[in-house]
Amino acid sequence: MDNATSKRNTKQKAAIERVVLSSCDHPSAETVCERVRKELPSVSLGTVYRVLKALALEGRIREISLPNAPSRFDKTTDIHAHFVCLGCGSVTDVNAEESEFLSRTRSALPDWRIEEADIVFKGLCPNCKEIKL
Amino acid sequence: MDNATSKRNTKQKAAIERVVLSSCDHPSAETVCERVRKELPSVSLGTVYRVLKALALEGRIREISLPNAPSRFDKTTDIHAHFVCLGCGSVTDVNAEESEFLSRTRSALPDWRIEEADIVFKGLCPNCKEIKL
DNA sequence: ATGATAATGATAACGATTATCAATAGTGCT
DNA sequence: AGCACTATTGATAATCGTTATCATTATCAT
Repeated sequence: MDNATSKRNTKQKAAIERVVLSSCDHPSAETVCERVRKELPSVSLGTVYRVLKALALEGRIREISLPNAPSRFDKTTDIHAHFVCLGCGSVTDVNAEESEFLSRTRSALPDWRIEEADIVFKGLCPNCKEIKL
Repeated sequence: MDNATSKRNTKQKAAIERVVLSSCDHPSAETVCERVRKELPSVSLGTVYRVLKALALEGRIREISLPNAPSRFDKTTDIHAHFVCLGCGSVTDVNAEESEFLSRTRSALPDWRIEEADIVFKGLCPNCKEIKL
């Protein structure tokens, strides 16, 4: 329940972690802040950034870095691929057999130590694809 | 030789494209600017950004978006994986059978239209791995 | 050469994120 | 419970990469 980097338990930390763990839509720091404010109206955006960064460092949540867009935060912590819809901006988990891809790549590149992977697909989600057709 | 978006040929555009096409180290906009200044000491960083963006849009070069780091620019325009070394910061092309991975993913997700993919590995390159051991 | 206007250079503005710092509030001790 | 210590907060300024603005310059069809 406790951890090394965080020395004191505050309602802010608890609420921020709770929001990410109960969100399925990969919210940005700003969105997390809005949701936390439903419960704690005075949280500052700075605190949200600070706590999210700490949680990611502790491995309790995952930061999804997106090109030319604010980072999103994910309750799923293992490496997995994401799809960003260029139509609606949604971020979704996709099953791309990324773990197999990762292990293949690792064995193909034995001299490189791969510690992280960001796999981001961009295009149109089923909804937006239908609209554009 | 000519293109649609660009209406006039300037020495700045020519020099900027030449620098990217002759660079093998995936330079950032700032680095491109420094190199162009060897030849055209008065180019502004704004122009470099503007031209790089246009060249990427025209498909003559590729922008590599990296998490929490300035974009790099690449003479290779097709989708391919990159490796960012957490030790020395270098960005390298790696062969990860990414085209096979892409086509597998496309057929696994027929309802999603995948138009782009950013595949970025992070870890230690052979050099830095050796130092850290 | 000349004129229309695209492109430039200088600089301000921007959005996302991080740093600063005085005020607040957990936590261990009595 | 009260108190002291100090980690954490909220407010705000600062930073970084990038984009926008705009007066000046330079390209190119005529």
